[in-house]
Parts: sequence; structure tokens; C-alpha cells
Amino acid sequence: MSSDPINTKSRILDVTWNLLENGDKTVRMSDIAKAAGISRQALYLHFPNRAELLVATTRHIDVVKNVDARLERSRSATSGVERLHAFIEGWGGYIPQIHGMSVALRAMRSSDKEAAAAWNDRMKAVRHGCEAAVQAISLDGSLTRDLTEDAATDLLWTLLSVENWERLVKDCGWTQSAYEKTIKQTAEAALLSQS
Amino acid sequence: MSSDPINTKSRILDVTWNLLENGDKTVRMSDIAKAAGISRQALYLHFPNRAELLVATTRHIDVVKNVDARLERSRSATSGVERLHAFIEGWGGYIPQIHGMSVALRAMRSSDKEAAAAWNDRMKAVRHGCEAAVQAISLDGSLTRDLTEDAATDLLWTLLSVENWERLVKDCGWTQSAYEKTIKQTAEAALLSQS
DNA sequence: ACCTTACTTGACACCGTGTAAAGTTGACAC
DNA sequence: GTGTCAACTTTACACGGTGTCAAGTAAGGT
Repeated sequence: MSSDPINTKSRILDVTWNLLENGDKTVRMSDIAKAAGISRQALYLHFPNRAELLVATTRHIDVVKNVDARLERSRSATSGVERLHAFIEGWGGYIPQIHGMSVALRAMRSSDKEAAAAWNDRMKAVRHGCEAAVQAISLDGSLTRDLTEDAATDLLWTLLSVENWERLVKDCGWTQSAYEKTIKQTAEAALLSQS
Repeated sequence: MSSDPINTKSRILDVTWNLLENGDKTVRMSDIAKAAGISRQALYLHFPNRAELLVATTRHIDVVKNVDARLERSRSATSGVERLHAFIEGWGGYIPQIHGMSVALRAMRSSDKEAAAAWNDRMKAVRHGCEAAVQAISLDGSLTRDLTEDAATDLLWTLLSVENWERLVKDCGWTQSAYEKTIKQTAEAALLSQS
């Protein structure tokens, strides 16, 4: 049965994504293989190792969920604050979709250099978005005098971390909208000057 | 050479602590044994498994560094804001001392139930401190109307997470005092009413 | 002399990842 | 209808790290 390699590959990605987001336990290579209906070894015919499979899955999710378009919206905002809001909605609303992925990738960071690099790349992109929002606020003249643009970017970036989302939504049981609302308020309170 | 078991046990704890805080790599049981000058198997004569060794090490650090006294200071604060400041200094200043420990314990969370429980316990204690600070602020009548006491506690707790410290100090290169100062400002901006 | 305690050495099982090699099966070409 | 290629299968094994087991040794107390 020489099945279509493209179908198999994307089936693996779908199944990996699904297991990561809906599975309760640690996802092993054998779990993914079983769910995809192939042998564990066949997995290695498509992906050289677990790290690259996970990284490929993130890229796959990005395409399916269209992150770019999602984050693009914040660029068209006119004021700095609007841009901040749009970015928080864009990224903050994306987190739940990649949370399982994020847990798996972060768990590999200590052992696997490649996984660490992939995760850092991703976070760098988010930081970039934070930087743009902070610059827009600064351009409006409404950035607090307590923080440099760099420090403000670091702070916003930290506020918007997946770990913070995890704590508030998963551990504390907040709803997604409560999370977004409060993070917006907190970011505004921390970054904007009191005028 | 039947050496003193108490000395050996506390030597193991010291050595584990030291490796966790100063070592760059993942600390294995064999690393700890070697550093303590005993065989890997002898480790298991003192601690049943890695998780319990790590947990025992945290307790050991707590005793040596006297966390209780450190956090006690915030209780004697008169105003809510003072209490908030004292707590942020107390806990925030403690994080660097247990950071290595925290990384190791968190890395085990997914595989080891016991490690997860130990870490959660620890974080519960911190949350308790946050709750007390929020209540003191609320009693002063200066808690923002945007947040319930519970939500404010969750938010402060999140703000004071080890992960956030890690990001700002380790990843972004902030100094400890910059961290404490900005977290104080952010916490105040987020929790206090604008009067 | 004997027992106990704190250790040592060496071997091994388990789990999950990753590698290697030989065999099977379907599709398509000529 | 024979051959070849690609996608897969099965079986087996190496490796690293944790944890277990059993037998041996060396110092101290009685």
C-alpha cells in the first residue's frame, strides 16, 4: 500500500497537533504513530526526530490558523493603544490554540538544543510585536516616563508570556475574555503615562 | 568507613543545591553522587528517588536561607502598599536563590507526580502571601474596582511567578533591583485605584 | 569475636528515543 | 506480466538515565 506521502505527512501533523492539544499525558512518538495509523518507525521516514516533528507541527498550525493575518491586524491600528489592544487580542487569542504544543516544546528545551531554538524564535517574533506596540505608544507620547522603550517591551513581552496565560486561564480558571481584558488593563496601567 | 549519616545526608543536600544553582547542565543522580563523594547507589540509601531528593533540598534551602523570617517581615507592615512592597522584596529576592532548584523541579513536573505536588505546594504558599497583601490593600480601601480580591490575588501571583523573574532577569538581563522596582510599579498600577 | 551501620561494586530491568536492516505491498512503466 | 520504485512493515538493538537487587567490605561499638 504505497499511500500518498503528502497525505501521510499532513495526517501526522494533524494527529500530533490533536494529541498535544487534547491529550492529557506526555505525547510519545509511539502515541503519534498509533494515532496516525502507521508504525513508529515510519514516523522517522517523515521526520528525523521528535524535535523537528514538533517544530513542523507548529509551522503547520501557523498555516492552518493563519497567525500572520491574525497579527497583521495590529499593524493597521492607528493609535498606540489601539495597536496594543489589537496585539493582545491577536497573540493572546492565539495562545490557547498552541498551548499543548508550547508545553511539549518547552519540556524539550533542556535536553534538545533544536527545540530550544525553535521556541526562542517563536518568542522573539512575539517580542517583535511587543516592540512595535511600545514604539507606537511612544510615538503617541503616551509611554510612561518610568520605562525606556526596551524595558517597556520586555515588560509587555513578559506579561504576554504563555506561562502567564497558563497560570491565569488553566490554573486560576479565568475565562479567555477575562484574561484578555485584565491583561489589557494591566498593560495599559504599566505602560501608559497617567494623563 | 562508616561515616556519619547525618553529615552525609546534609552534604548531599548542600551539593545538590550547589549543582542546581551553579551547574549549567541538567543535574543527574550520578553528578550529585560524584560531587558528594559517594556512589550513585548510596544516594538511594538516603533518598528514595530524585523527586524526593529535590524536595528535601528545597526544604533544606528554606531552613538555611530562612524563608519564613524573610516573608514574615511583610506581615508587620502597616499599610497595604507597604505590605505589598515588603512581600515583593521578600519573595522576589528569594527567587534567585532557588531558581536552579525551581528549574529542576518544574522540569520533572510532567513525568513525576510528586515533584508536581511539591512545586504546587510551594506556589500555593506564595499565593497565600499575595492574598494577604491584596486583603491588606482592600482593607485600606485602595484596591481597584476593576478586580475582585480573588482576581487581584491571581494577578499578583502571576506577576510574581518564577517564570516572569526568569524572563526579565535571565533572558532580558535586568538587574535584580530593576526587576523588583518595576514589578512593584506594575503591581501598584494594576492593583491600586487611581486616587 | 561478633554485629551493626554506612557504604561499595557490579549487574540488570525499564522506558523512551533514535538507528539499522531485511521484507512486503501497491502503483505505474514498458 | 515482469521489473522497479516508493511507502511502508517487522524485528532488533544501542544509548542514556532512573531505579532495584544482591553480595561484599570496612570501621566502631560491645
